[in-house]
Amino acid sequence: MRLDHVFGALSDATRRAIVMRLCEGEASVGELAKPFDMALPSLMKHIRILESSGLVTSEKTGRVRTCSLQLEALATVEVWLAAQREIWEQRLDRMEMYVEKLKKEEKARARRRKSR
Amino acid sequence: MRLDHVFGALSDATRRAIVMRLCEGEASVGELAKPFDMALPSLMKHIRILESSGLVTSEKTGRVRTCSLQLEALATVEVWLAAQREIWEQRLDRMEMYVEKLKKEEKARARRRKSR
DNA sequence: GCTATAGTTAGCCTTATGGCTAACCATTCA
DNA sequence: TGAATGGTTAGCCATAAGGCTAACTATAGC
Repeated sequence: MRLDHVFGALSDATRRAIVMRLCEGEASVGELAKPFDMALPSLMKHIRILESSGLVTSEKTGRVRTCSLQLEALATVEVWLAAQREIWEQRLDRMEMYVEKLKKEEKARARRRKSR
Repeated sequence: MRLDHVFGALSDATRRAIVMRLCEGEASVGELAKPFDMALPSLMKHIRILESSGLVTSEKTGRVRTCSLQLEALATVEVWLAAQREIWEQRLDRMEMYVEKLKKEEKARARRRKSR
């Protein structure tokens, strides 16, 4: 389950809509296709992309293929994003500390100036 | 700042690496290019994609262009993902409640059977 | 067994993506 | 002012993405 594929899968509005639909519960290919003004084979491609990203799994029983969401893949992405934000926030903290240090030094200098 | 573009921007490993680098702080185009075995124009394309997604902004002073990360865009994605997860979890809750209901009904039926 | 239903495969088309080179600005700095 | 530095533009190429139609397979239901 590569980040490339998950992000890639989610970069298309049709596929995001499918994911959103599957959040509500399993669905057959036909059900998934209904809301879209799109030929079935086109939609199937999207489903396959979602599958190869790991976001969706499907199983065929009889002539119906039922798709369901794989929450772990969404979680992978969330984890990545959260990690980036954390790094960013740590950096902000460091910057803040640096600014505080500068302020203190400036105060010290001001005192020295006064007492001169 | 469209979800399409943000996800699309993050679907490429090079661009994710740039984002990760920028989490540590601002950087010039040249600095960003260093770690990659890639011609500058190719890297520039990535930077432009990141910019058009809203993930990165840049400003040119003199002959140096300095890039920095725009955390809000990352947040947009996190929000979307979190929203999906919430829907999913609500659904799980509903299912759990449904199962509980079934269990209770079954118990009630069992009692009735016994007392018959 | 025939017909309708649900997907699937194959193949085509257009546009976007990700890479390159070569040539071209535009600042710095000696 | 002339050379080095840092980006930028233009244009090429190969492959992938996203859509289509037409034809095909495999079950379900009458």
